[in-house]
Amino acid sequence: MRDLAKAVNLQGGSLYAHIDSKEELLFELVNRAAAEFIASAEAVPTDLPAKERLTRLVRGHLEVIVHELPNATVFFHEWKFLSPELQAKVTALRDRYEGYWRRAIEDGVKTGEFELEDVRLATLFALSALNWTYQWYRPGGKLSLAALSKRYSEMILSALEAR
Amino acid sequence: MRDLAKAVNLQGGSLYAHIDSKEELLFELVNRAAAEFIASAEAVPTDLPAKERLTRLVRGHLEVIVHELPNATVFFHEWKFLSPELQAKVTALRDRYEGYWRRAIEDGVKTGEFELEDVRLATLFALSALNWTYQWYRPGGKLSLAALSKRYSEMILSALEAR
DNA sequence: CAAGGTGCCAAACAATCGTTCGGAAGGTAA
DNA sequence: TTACCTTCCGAACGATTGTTTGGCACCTTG
Repeated sequence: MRDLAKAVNLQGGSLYAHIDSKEELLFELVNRAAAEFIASAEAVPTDLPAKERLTRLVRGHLEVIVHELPNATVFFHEWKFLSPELQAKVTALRDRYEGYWRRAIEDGVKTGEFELEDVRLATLFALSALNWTYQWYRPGGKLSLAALSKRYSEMILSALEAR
Repeated sequence: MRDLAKAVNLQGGSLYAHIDSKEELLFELVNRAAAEFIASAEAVPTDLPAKERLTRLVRGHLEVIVHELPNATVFFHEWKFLSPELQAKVTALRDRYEGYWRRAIEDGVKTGEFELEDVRLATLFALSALNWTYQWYRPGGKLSLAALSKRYSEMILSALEAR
Protein backbone atom coordinates (compact mmCIF):
# COMPACT_ATOMS: atom_id res chain seq x y z
CA MET A 1 0.00 0.00 0.00
CA ARG A 2 2.87 2.37 0.75
CA ASP A 3 4.31 1.63 -2.68
CA LEU A 4 0.99 2.37 -4.33
CA ALA A 5 0.71 5.58 -2.34
CA LYS A 6 4.19 6.63 -3.35
CA ALA A 7 3.27 6.09 -7.00
CA VAL A 8 0.66 8.84 -6.63
CA ASN A 9 2.81 11.01 -4.35
CA LEU A 10 0.96 10.25 -1.15
CA GLN A 11 1.71 8.86 2.26
CA GLY A 12 0.56 5.32 2.89
CA GLY A 13 -2.28 6.22 5.18
CA SER A 14 -3.63 8.92 2.89
CA LEU A 15 -5.01 6.33 0.52
CA TYR A 16 -7.65 5.55 3.09
CA ALA A 17 -9.36 8.85 2.45
CA HIS A 18 -10.32 7.31 -0.88
CA ILE A 19 -10.74 3.59 -0.31
CA ASP A 20 -11.84 1.35 2.52
CA SER A 21 -9.32 -1.46 2.15
CA LYS A 22 -6.62 -2.97 0.04
CA GLU A 23 -8.99 -5.69 -1.03
CA GLU A 24 -11.44 -3.15 -2.38
CA LEU A 25 -8.64 -1.83 -4.57
CA LEU A 26 -7.71 -5.29 -5.82
CA PHE A 27 -11.31 -6.06 -6.61
CA GLU A 28 -11.60 -2.83 -8.56
CA LEU A 29 -8.63 -3.82 -10.73
CA VAL A 30 -9.81 -7.35 -11.31
CA ASN A 31 -13.33 -6.20 -11.97
CA ARG A 32 -12.27 -3.65 -14.54
CA ALA A 33 -10.20 -6.19 -16.41
CA ALA A 34 -13.14 -8.59 -16.46
CA ALA A 35 -15.39 -5.82 -17.74
CA GLU A 36 -12.99 -5.12 -20.58
CA PHE A 37 -12.92 -8.73 -21.67
CA ILE A 38 -16.70 -8.82 -21.64
CA ALA A 39 -17.00 -5.56 -23.55
CA SER A 40 -14.64 -6.85 -26.23
CA ALA A 41 -16.71 -10.01 -26.62
CA GLU A 42 -19.97 -8.09 -26.78
CA ALA A 43 -18.62 -6.04 -29.65
CA VAL A 44 -18.65 -9.13 -31.86
CA PRO A 45 -21.94 -9.42 -33.83
CA THR A 46 -23.55 -12.80 -33.29
CA ASP A 47 -24.94 -12.99 -36.80
CA LEU A 48 -21.54 -13.49 -38.36
CA PRO A 49 -20.27 -16.95 -39.35
CA ALA A 50 -18.72 -18.76 -36.40
CA LYS A 51 -15.23 -18.67 -37.87
CA GLU A 52 -15.36 -14.94 -38.28
CA ARG A 53 -16.78 -14.49 -34.78
CA LEU A 54 -13.99 -16.56 -33.32
CA THR A 55 -11.35 -14.65 -35.22
CA ARG A 56 -12.71 -11.44 -33.76
CA LEU A 57 -12.95 -12.89 -30.27
CA VAL A 58 -9.29 -13.86 -30.50
CA ARG A 59 -8.31 -10.42 -31.65
CA GLY A 60 -10.33 -8.75 -28.91
CA HIS A 61 -8.98 -11.01 -26.22
CA LEU A 62 -5.39 -10.37 -27.21
CA GLU A 63 -6.01 -6.65 -27.48
CA VAL A 64 -7.27 -6.51 -23.91
CA ILE A 65 -4.31 -8.52 -22.63
CA VAL A 66 -1.75 -6.50 -24.52
CA HIS A 67 -3.16 -3.05 -23.92
CA GLU A 68 -3.66 -3.78 -20.27
CA LEU A 69 -0.65 -5.97 -19.53
CA PRO A 70 -0.07 -5.12 -15.87
CA ASN A 71 -3.77 -5.15 -15.13
CA ALA A 72 -4.20 -8.43 -16.98
CA THR A 73 -1.39 -9.95 -14.95
CA VAL A 74 -3.14 -8.96 -11.75
CA PHE A 75 -6.40 -10.25 -13.19
CA PHE A 76 -4.98 -13.69 -13.92
CA HIS A 77 -2.86 -14.02 -10.79
CA GLU A 78 -4.42 -12.29 -7.84
CA TRP A 79 -8.14 -12.88 -7.99
CA LYS A 80 -7.58 -15.94 -5.83
CA PHE A 81 -6.65 -13.74 -2.90
CA LEU A 82 -10.04 -12.03 -2.80
CA SER A 83 -12.59 -13.00 -0.18
CA PRO A 84 -14.95 -15.81 -1.20
CA GLU A 85 -17.77 -13.32 -1.84
CA LEU A 86 -15.71 -11.12 -4.15
CA GLN A 87 -14.21 -14.18 -5.78
CA ALA A 88 -17.71 -15.33 -6.61
CA LYS A 89 -18.42 -12.06 -8.39
CA VAL A 90 -15.28 -12.43 -10.46
CA THR A 91 -16.07 -16.02 -11.29
CA ALA A 92 -19.51 -14.97 -12.44
CA LEU A 93 -18.01 -12.45 -14.85
CA ARG A 94 -15.49 -14.99 -16.09
CA ASP A 95 -18.26 -17.51 -16.72
CA ARG A 96 -20.25 -14.91 -18.57
CA TYR A 97 -17.25 -14.15 -20.75
CA GLU A 98 -16.62 -17.82 -21.45
CA GLY A 99 -20.25 -18.04 -22.47
CA TYR A 100 -19.64 -15.80 -25.49
CA TRP A 101 -16.87 -18.10 -26.62
CA ARG A 102 -18.79 -21.27 -25.96
CA ARG A 103 -21.81 -20.09 -27.89
CA ALA A 104 -19.70 -19.03 -30.84
CA ILE A 105 -18.09 -22.45 -30.92
CA GLU A 106 -21.41 -24.23 -30.42
CA ASP A 107 -22.93 -22.31 -33.30
CA GLY A 108 -19.98 -23.31 -35.44
CA VAL A 109 -20.60 -26.95 -34.62
CA LYS A 110 -24.25 -26.57 -35.60
CA THR A 111 -23.45 -25.01 -38.95
CA GLY A 112 -20.80 -27.64 -39.60
CA GLU A 113 -17.92 -25.17 -39.59
CA PHE A 114 -16.45 -26.92 -36.57
CA GLU A 115 -16.35 -30.52 -35.51
CA LEU A 116 -15.74 -31.27 -31.85
CA GLU A 117 -16.37 -33.89 -29.23
CA ASP A 118 -16.34 -31.54 -26.28
CA VAL A 119 -17.28 -27.90 -26.82
CA ARG A 120 -16.44 -26.86 -23.29
CA LEU A 121 -12.98 -28.36 -23.53
CA ALA A 122 -12.41 -26.67 -26.86
CA THR A 123 -13.40 -23.33 -25.33
CA LEU A 124 -10.98 -23.89 -22.50
CA PHE A 125 -8.30 -24.89 -24.97
CA ALA A 126 -8.62 -21.73 -26.99
CA LEU A 127 -8.75 -19.42 -24.00
CA SER A 128 -5.82 -21.22 -22.40
CA ALA A 129 -3.60 -20.65 -25.39
CA LEU A 130 -4.53 -16.98 -25.39
CA ASN A 131 -4.30 -16.36 -21.68
CA TRP A 132 -0.73 -17.51 -21.42
CA THR A 133 0.40 -14.73 -23.74
CA TYR A 134 0.51 -12.31 -20.82
CA GLN A 135 3.47 -14.36 -19.60
CA TRP A 136 5.70 -13.73 -22.56
CA TYR A 137 4.29 -11.16 -24.97
CA ARG A 138 5.91 -7.74 -24.78
CA PRO A 139 4.45 -4.88 -26.78
CA GLY A 140 7.05 -3.14 -28.88
CA GLY A 141 8.83 -6.39 -29.67
CA LYS A 142 9.24 -8.00 -33.06
CA LEU A 143 5.82 -9.56 -33.06
CA SER A 144 2.98 -7.11 -33.66
CA LEU A 145 -0.37 -7.62 -32.07
CA ALA A 146 -1.88 -7.97 -35.52
CA ALA A 147 0.56 -10.73 -36.51
CA LEU A 148 0.14 -12.56 -33.23
CA SER A 149 -3.60 -12.33 -33.52
CA LYS A 150 -3.59 -13.58 -37.11
CA ARG A 151 -1.39 -16.62 -36.43
CA TYR A 152 -3.11 -17.56 -33.22
CA SER A 153 -6.58 -17.39 -34.70
CA GLU A 154 -5.40 -19.50 -37.64
CA MET A 155 -4.11 -22.16 -35.29
CA ILE A 156 -7.20 -22.05 -33.12
CA LEU A 157 -9.51 -22.31 -36.12
CA SER A 158 -7.48 -25.23 -37.47
CA ALA A 159 -7.83 -26.96 -34.15
CA LEU A 160 -11.61 -26.68 -34.23
CA GLU A 161 -12.46 -26.98 -37.90
CA ALA A 162 -14.18 -29.91 -39.54
CA ARG A 163 -11.84 -31.68 -41.93
CA MET B 1 7.78 -20.19 6.88
CA ARG B 2 5.89 -20.80 10.11
CA ASP B 3 3.12 -22.46 8.16
CA LEU B 4 5.59 -24.72 6.38
CA ALA B 5 7.21 -25.58 9.71
CA LYS B 6 3.85 -26.43 11.21
CA ALA B 7 3.17 -28.79 8.32
CA VAL B 8 6.17 -30.86 9.41
CA ASN B 9 5.53 -30.39 13.15
CA LEU B 10 8.31 -27.94 13.79
CA GLN B 11 8.69 -24.44 15.13
CA GLY B 12 9.32 -21.72 12.59
CA GLY B 13 12.95 -21.23 13.41
CA SER B 14 13.76 -24.93 13.41
CA LEU B 15 13.60 -25.04 9.65
CA TYR B 16 16.85 -23.13 9.58
CA ALA B 17 18.75 -26.16 10.83
CA HIS B 18 18.04 -27.63 7.39
CA ILE B 19 17.95 -24.73 4.97
CA ASP B 20 19.64 -21.38 4.64
CA SER B 21 16.76 -19.29 3.43
CA LYS B 22 13.23 -19.26 2.20
CA GLU B 23 14.47 -18.51 -1.27
CA GLU B 24 16.59 -21.66 -1.28
CA LEU B 25 13.43 -23.62 -0.54
CA LEU B 26 11.49 -21.94 -3.31
CA PHE B 27 14.26 -22.58 -5.76
CA GLU B 28 14.30 -26.24 -4.77
CA LEU B 29 10.61 -26.56 -5.57
CA VAL B 30 10.83 -24.73 -8.86
CA ASN B 31 13.94 -26.59 -9.86
CA ARG B 32 12.40 -29.98 -9.18
CA ALA B 33 9.35 -29.15 -11.23
CA ALA B 34 11.54 -28.04 -14.11
CA ALA B 35 13.54 -31.25 -13.83
CA GLU B 36 10.38 -33.31 -14.08
CA PHE B 37 9.25 -31.55 -17.22
CA ILE B 38 12.64 -32.13 -18.77
CA ALA B 39 12.71 -35.78 -17.76
CA SER B 40 9.30 -36.35 -19.30
CA ALA B 41 10.45 -34.78 -22.57
CA GLU B 42 13.66 -36.79 -22.63
CA ALA B 43 11.65 -39.99 -22.36
CA VAL B 44 10.26 -39.39 -25.85
CA PRO B 45 12.39 -41.13 -28.53
CA THR B 46 13.46 -38.71 -31.22
CA ASP B 47 13.27 -41.26 -34.00
CA LEU B 48 9.49 -41.41 -33.91
CA PRO B 49 7.36 -39.48 -36.41
CA ALA B 50 6.83 -35.89 -35.30
CA LYS B 51 3.12 -36.36 -34.73
CA GLU B 52 3.72 -39.26 -32.41
CA ARG B 53 6.46 -37.38 -30.58
CA LEU B 54 4.18 -34.43 -30.06
CA THR B 55 1.39 -36.64 -28.78
CA ARG B 56 3.76 -38.07 -26.22
CA LEU B 57 5.10 -34.68 -25.26
CA VAL B 58 1.56 -33.51 -24.61
CA ARG B 59 0.83 -36.56 -22.51
CA GLY B 60 4.01 -36.15 -20.52
CA HIS B 61 3.49 -32.47 -19.94
CA LEU B 62 -0.03 -32.97 -18.66
CA GLU B 63 1.08 -35.85 -16.47
CA VAL B 64 3.65 -33.67 -14.76
CA ILE B 65 1.15 -30.87 -14.21
CA VAL B 66 -1.55 -33.15 -12.90
CA HIS B 67 0.58 -35.38 -10.68
CA GLU B 68 2.33 -32.39 -9.23
CA LEU B 69 -0.46 -29.84 -9.13
CA PRO B 70 0.61 -27.77 -6.11
CA ASN B 71 4.23 -27.88 -7.18
CA ALA B 72 3.30 -26.97 -10.75
CA THR B 73 1.32 -24.01 -9.47
CA VAL B 74 4.34 -22.77 -7.58
CA PHE B 75 6.47 -23.44 -10.63
CA PHE B 76 4.32 -21.32 -12.91
CA HIS B 77 3.61 -18.53 -10.44
CA GLU B 78 6.47 -17.94 -8.09
CA TRP B 79 9.67 -18.28 -10.08
CA LYS B 80 9.47 -14.55 -10.71
CA PHE B 81 10.20 -13.88 -7.07
CA LEU B 82 13.58 -15.57 -7.16
CA SER B 83 16.76 -13.50 -7.30
CA PRO B 84 17.99 -12.68 -10.82
CA GLU B 85 20.72 -15.35 -10.59
CA LEU B 86 18.32 -18.12 -9.60
CA GLN B 87 15.79 -16.89 -12.10
CA ALA B 88 18.40 -17.28 -14.79
CA LYS B 89 18.90 -20.92 -13.85
CA VAL B 90 15.18 -21.56 -14.07
CA THR B 91 14.94 -19.78 -17.39
CA ALA B 92 17.77 -21.91 -18.73
CA LEU B 93 15.90 -25.09 -17.80
CA ARG B 94 12.71 -23.76 -19.29
CA ASP B 95 14.49 -22.92 -22.53
CA ARG B 96 16.00 -26.36 -22.62
CA TYR B 97 12.56 -27.91 -22.20
CA GLU B 98 11.07 -25.73 -24.91
CA GLY B 99 13.89 -26.93 -27.12
CA TYR B 100 12.52 -30.48 -27.12
CA TRP B 101 9.19 -29.18 -28.28
CA ARG B 102 10.61 -26.85 -30.87
CA ARG B 103 12.77 -29.56 -32.40
CA ALA B 104 9.88 -32.00 -32.58
CA ILE B 105 7.80 -29.39 -34.37
CA GLU B 106 10.68 -28.38 -36.64
CA ASP B 107 11.23 -31.98 -37.63
CA GLY B 108 7.55 -32.29 -38.41
CA VAL B 109 7.79 -29.29 -40.70
CA LYS B 110 10.77 -30.88 -42.48
CA THR B 111 8.95 -34.15 -43.07
CA GLY B 112 5.86 -32.32 -44.25
CA GLU B 113 3.71 -33.51 -41.37
CA PHE B 114 3.28 -29.95 -40.18
CA GLU B 115 2.98 -26.69 -42.06
CA LEU B 116 3.76 -23.51 -40.16
CA GLU B 117 4.91 -19.96 -40.66
CA ASP B 118 6.49 -19.53 -37.26
CA VAL B 119 7.77 -22.58 -35.40
CA ARG B 120 8.60 -20.71 -32.24
CA LEU B 121 5.12 -19.23 -32.05
CA ALA B 122 3.58 -22.64 -32.63
CA THR B 123 5.66 -24.06 -29.78
CA LEU B 124 4.51 -21.27 -27.53
CA PHE B 125 0.94 -21.82 -28.62
CA ALA B 126 0.98 -25.51 -27.74
CA LEU B 127 2.68 -25.03 -24.41
CA SER B 128 0.38 -22.15 -23.54
CA ALA B 129 -2.71 -24.24 -24.04
CA LEU B 130 -1.24 -26.96 -21.85
CA ASN B 131 0.16 -24.77 -19.11
CA TRP B 132 -3.14 -23.17 -18.33
CA THR B 133 -4.64 -26.51 -17.32
CA TYR B 134 -3.14 -26.15 -13.86
CA GLN B 135 -5.68 -23.36 -13.38
CA TRP B 136 -8.76 -25.46 -13.81
CA TYR B 137 -8.00 -29.18 -14.01
CA ARG B 138 -8.79 -31.14 -10.87
CA PRO B 139 -7.77 -34.80 -10.64
CA GLY B 140 -10.64 -37.02 -9.64
CA GLY B 141 -13.14 -34.99 -11.66
CA LYS B 142 -15.14 -36.15 -14.66
CA LEU B 143 -12.32 -35.67 -17.09
CA SER B 144 -9.59 -38.28 -16.88
CA LEU B 145 -6.01 -37.41 -17.62
CA ALA B 146 -6.09 -39.85 -20.54
CA ALA B 147 -9.16 -38.20 -22.06
CA LEU B 148 -7.80 -34.70 -21.55
CA SER B 149 -4.51 -35.72 -23.07
CA LYS B 150 -6.17 -37.34 -26.07
CA ARG B 151 -8.41 -34.39 -26.89
CA TYR B 152 -5.74 -31.79 -26.33
CA SER B 153 -3.20 -33.53 -28.49
CA GLU B 154 -5.79 -33.92 -31.23
CA MET B 155 -6.48 -30.20 -31.17
CA ILE B 156 -2.81 -29.30 -31.05
CA LEU B 157 -1.98 -31.61 -33.94
CA SER B 158 -4.86 -30.18 -35.96
CA ALA B 159 -3.53 -26.71 -35.32
CA LEU B 160 -0.11 -27.64 -36.71
CA GLU B 161 -0.85 -30.14 -39.45
CA ALA B 162 -0.48 -29.53 -43.13
CA ARG B 163 -3.85 -29.53 -44.89
C1' DC C 1 -19.09 34.78 8.02
C1' DA C 2 -19.55 30.09 10.09
C1' DA C 3 -19.91 24.95 9.56
C1' DG C 4 -18.76 20.94 7.73
C1' DG C 5 -16.60 18.03 4.62
C1' DT C 6 -12.38 16.49 2.01
C1' DG C 7 -7.50 15.46 1.34
C1' DC C 8 -3.43 14.96 3.32
C1' DC C 9 0.60 14.22 6.79
C1' DA C 10 3.16 12.33 10.53
C1' DA C 11 2.95 9.07 13.74
C1' DA C 12 1.53 5.23 15.71
C1' DC C 13 -1.01 0.66 16.08
C1' DA C 14 -0.92 -4.49 16.28
C1' DA C 15 0.14 -8.31 13.49
C1' DT C 16 3.13 -10.81 10.78
C1' DC C 17 7.35 -11.52 8.20
C1' DG C 18 12.07 -14.05 7.58
C1' DT C 19 15.58 -15.00 10.46
C1' DT C 20 18.83 -15.36 14.63
C1' DC C 21 20.15 -16.83 19.17
C1' DG C 22 21.04 -19.45 23.47
C1' DG C 23 20.33 -23.47 25.28
C1' DA C 24 18.83 -28.31 25.86
C1' DA C 25 18.62 -33.08 24.28
C1' DG C 26 20.32 -36.80 21.75
C1' DG C 27 23.51 -39.28 18.59
C1' DT C 28 28.12 -40.27 16.83
C1' DA C 29 33.16 -40.59 16.85
C1' DA C 30 37.48 -40.28 19.28
C1' DT D 1 34.52 -40.83 28.91
C1' DT D 2 34.96 -36.51 26.29
C1' DA D 3 33.97 -33.83 22.44
C1' DC D 4 31.42 -32.49 18.80
C1' DC D 5 27.50 -32.25 15.66
C1' DT D 6 22.71 -32.24 14.58
C1' DT D 7 18.05 -31.19 15.67
C1' DC D 8 14.87 -28.79 17.96
C1' DC D 9 12.43 -25.25 21.15
C1' DG D 10 11.18 -20.86 22.92
C1' DA D 11 12.05 -16.38 22.64
C1' DA D 12 13.43 -12.62 20.55
C1' DC D 13 15.28 -9.42 16.56
C1' DG D 14 14.19 -5.75 13.23
C1' DA D 15 11.64 -4.86 9.25
C1' DT D 16 7.37 -4.56 7.00
C1' DT D 17 2.41 -5.18 6.70
C1' DG D 18 -2.55 -3.02 6.42
C1' DT D 19 -4.83 0.28 8.86
C1' DT D 20 -6.19 4.01 12.41
C1' DT D 21 -5.66 8.32 14.65
C1' DG D 22 -5.35 13.39 15.55
C1' DG D 23 -4.58 17.37 13.62
C1' DC D 24 -3.93 20.84 9.99
C1' DA D 25 -5.11 23.18 5.59
C1' DC D 26 -8.29 23.81 2.19
C1' DC D 27 -12.75 24.00 -0.20
C1' DT D 28 -17.67 24.21 -0.53
C1' DT D 29 -22.30 25.29 1.12
C1' DG D 30 -25.36 27.63 4.19
